[in-house]
Amino acid sequence: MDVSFILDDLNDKQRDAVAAPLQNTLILAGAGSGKTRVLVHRIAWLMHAYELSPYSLLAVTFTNKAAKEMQARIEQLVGVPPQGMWVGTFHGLAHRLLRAHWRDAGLKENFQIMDSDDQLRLIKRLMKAFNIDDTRWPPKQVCWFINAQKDEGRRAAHVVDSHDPFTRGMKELYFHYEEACEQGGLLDFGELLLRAHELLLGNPSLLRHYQERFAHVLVDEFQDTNSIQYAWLRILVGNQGSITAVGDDDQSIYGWRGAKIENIHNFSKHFPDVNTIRLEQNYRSTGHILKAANGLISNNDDRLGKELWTDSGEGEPISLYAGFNEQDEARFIIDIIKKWRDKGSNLSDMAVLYRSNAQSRVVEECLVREQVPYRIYGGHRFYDRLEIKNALAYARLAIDPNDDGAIERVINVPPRGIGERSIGTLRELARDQGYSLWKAAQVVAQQGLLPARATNAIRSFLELIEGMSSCIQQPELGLGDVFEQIIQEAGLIPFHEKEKGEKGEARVENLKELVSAASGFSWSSDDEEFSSPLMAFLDKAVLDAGEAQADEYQDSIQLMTLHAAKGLEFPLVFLTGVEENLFPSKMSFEEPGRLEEERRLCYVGITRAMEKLYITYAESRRLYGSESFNSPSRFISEIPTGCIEEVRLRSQVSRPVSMQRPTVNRPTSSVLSSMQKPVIDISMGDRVNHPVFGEGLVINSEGQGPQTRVQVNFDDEGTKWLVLAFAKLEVL
DNA sequence: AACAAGACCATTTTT
DNA sequence: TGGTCTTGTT
Repeated sequence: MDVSFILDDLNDKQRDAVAAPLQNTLILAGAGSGKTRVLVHRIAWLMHAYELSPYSLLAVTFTNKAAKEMQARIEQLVGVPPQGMWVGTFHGLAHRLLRAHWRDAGLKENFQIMDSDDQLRLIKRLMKAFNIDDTRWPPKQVCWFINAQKDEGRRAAHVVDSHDPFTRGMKELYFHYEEACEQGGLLDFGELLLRAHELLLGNPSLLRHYQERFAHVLVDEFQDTNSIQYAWLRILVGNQGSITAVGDDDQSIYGWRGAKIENIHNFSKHFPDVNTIRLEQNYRSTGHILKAANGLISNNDDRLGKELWTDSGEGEPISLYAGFNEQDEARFIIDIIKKWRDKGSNLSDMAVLYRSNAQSRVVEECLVREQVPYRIYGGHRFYDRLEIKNALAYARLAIDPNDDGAIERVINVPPRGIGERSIGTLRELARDQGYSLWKAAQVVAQQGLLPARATNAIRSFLELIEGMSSCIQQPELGLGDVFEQIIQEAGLIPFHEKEKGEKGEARVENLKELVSAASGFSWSSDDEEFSSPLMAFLDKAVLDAGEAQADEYQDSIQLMTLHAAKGLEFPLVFLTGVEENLFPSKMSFEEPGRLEEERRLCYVGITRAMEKLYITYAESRRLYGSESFNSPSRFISEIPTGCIEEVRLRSQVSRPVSMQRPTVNRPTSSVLSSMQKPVIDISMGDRVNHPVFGEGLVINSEGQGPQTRVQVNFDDEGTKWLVLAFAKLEVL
């Protein structure tokens, strides 16, 4: 068979990777080196060269987006959809296993998946029921604790006993939580992975079946795997199978949520006969940008080692801009954006990246003022919206009214006269008798345990849900009709319509959107694991967030966090707020290893840029209400001098005369040179002590060498300019 | 049940 | 600073 189409148009290294023998393979794919392409071509290669059936392949990614893209590209390359191949996210595939083998996994047939919101609600509910002090054990932390344990593959029973009461409380809560999930047939995200792993571990024949089936497993973004995902891969690959892991240790930025960079570092130790291939040729960025990225990341230890290169020229150097404050920073960015736009670039080719979401606002405000359209990435996801979750909760109740979480959510939404007191009675009865809330409501309605008005309200709620139940059983109704009915009967539309402001309108729109999403939902018949289309749809709603937002096709600037930017590329990129305490975030200073992760994050940011990169920071920044003075990030000084140059405002950027900013405030010294070879040991934001004026904060500086003057805001004496050479300042 | 005032809190995010 | 959640008032 002619397989040349699979290997043509690849560079040597890519070809090595694609056509690597059928054995354990680690592909270290640098940013912009054609990673996805290699993965897709490798799949095609395995099928053609080794005559592996798609049935014996499994490809796993982290996001639905990546999974969909891979699926589409395989199809595009091979010409037909790869029948029988498993392509999906870790969670999606684990879910699939559990649906197929729910009995072996010790689950109820109609188990439900909870998203993080449901999970937190459940924990709160539990803590109320057990009367646990939520100031000592904040629910969010409990949630975080449980998830972290699951990421490590630990059940409550595995948590080491501790003498410290806090941890003991956590462990106890974890036990309660496990029990509640068991009872309610509820699985959180971590549970999907943990349970799927246990399923295989505990069923040798099942395990053998899947090990024999999957001759080869492929993993994308391997550097982001956590312990349980890694364990799942290892057990699935077993001794006869093999694995291709694609990843980049320099882009491991999810350690804070359990990802283990060790997984990629120790890959060759844990899997036998590993063939390691490095993809270092970059097709995305200019030479200067790559040089900066390489230089920066070389400050990290313990790397597998990689150096990106390009043969497409140096390009423009990176520009560094020191904003006077965050407003000035934003204005500068927008000036450049407008210039690019006026030269004919698309706004969608430009991205503003920041470390934390809070930073976006200033930029947004400025963009609004200047009437430049923008789009924020990673906002609220469709299925996370309140109105959508409510509608889905009704649907869940229609399937199984004993779903306490769903009842709690919608029993009084829209308000129907079942207030806090009535719900309290239901909870009490349910707890004492071991009933579900639904059962408790039935009992209350029958025996009239509450005042007439409340009892009637409960009765009509029961009828409402029963009506929905029979509605979903009508086979002639499509999924869209079902949701139409549910929303109708629950009265959600008029409820949101009377909400004031635009909000209500948007919610009504979203509900309509839900109906159309439901009617467009295709339930492919090879998903036999699911007992009904509605159940499949509900699972999809939890596992697949839905497109970030069905956006208007308007050409717009892209705003996003650095994390959200991973995997994307833009001709023009702004890396903003590159200041100590912000980026690297001050939260990262305590724990070892976190700073290196911040550096990798910076590396990710730099390598997003194709043609031109601007790095900006502000000398003073108003964040969370108070003003802070941060020095330029250490990462700036870690970029090799040759590939970065400072923007001198006056000569390059025109600025409205009206803008009140005394030029004197702008440091005339080059920030770069002073950073790389500090003339003075004082920087903005330092606390200093003066023999006469006392303590103060350095808020500005001017001049260079012996002429350096600094402006200090003294605690008692106000602000003063001082010549560094004469003032006897002591840095505190 | 609706609304107002006050407390609290705030890296990063997918599933 | 501002957004969310809780508490208190009518």
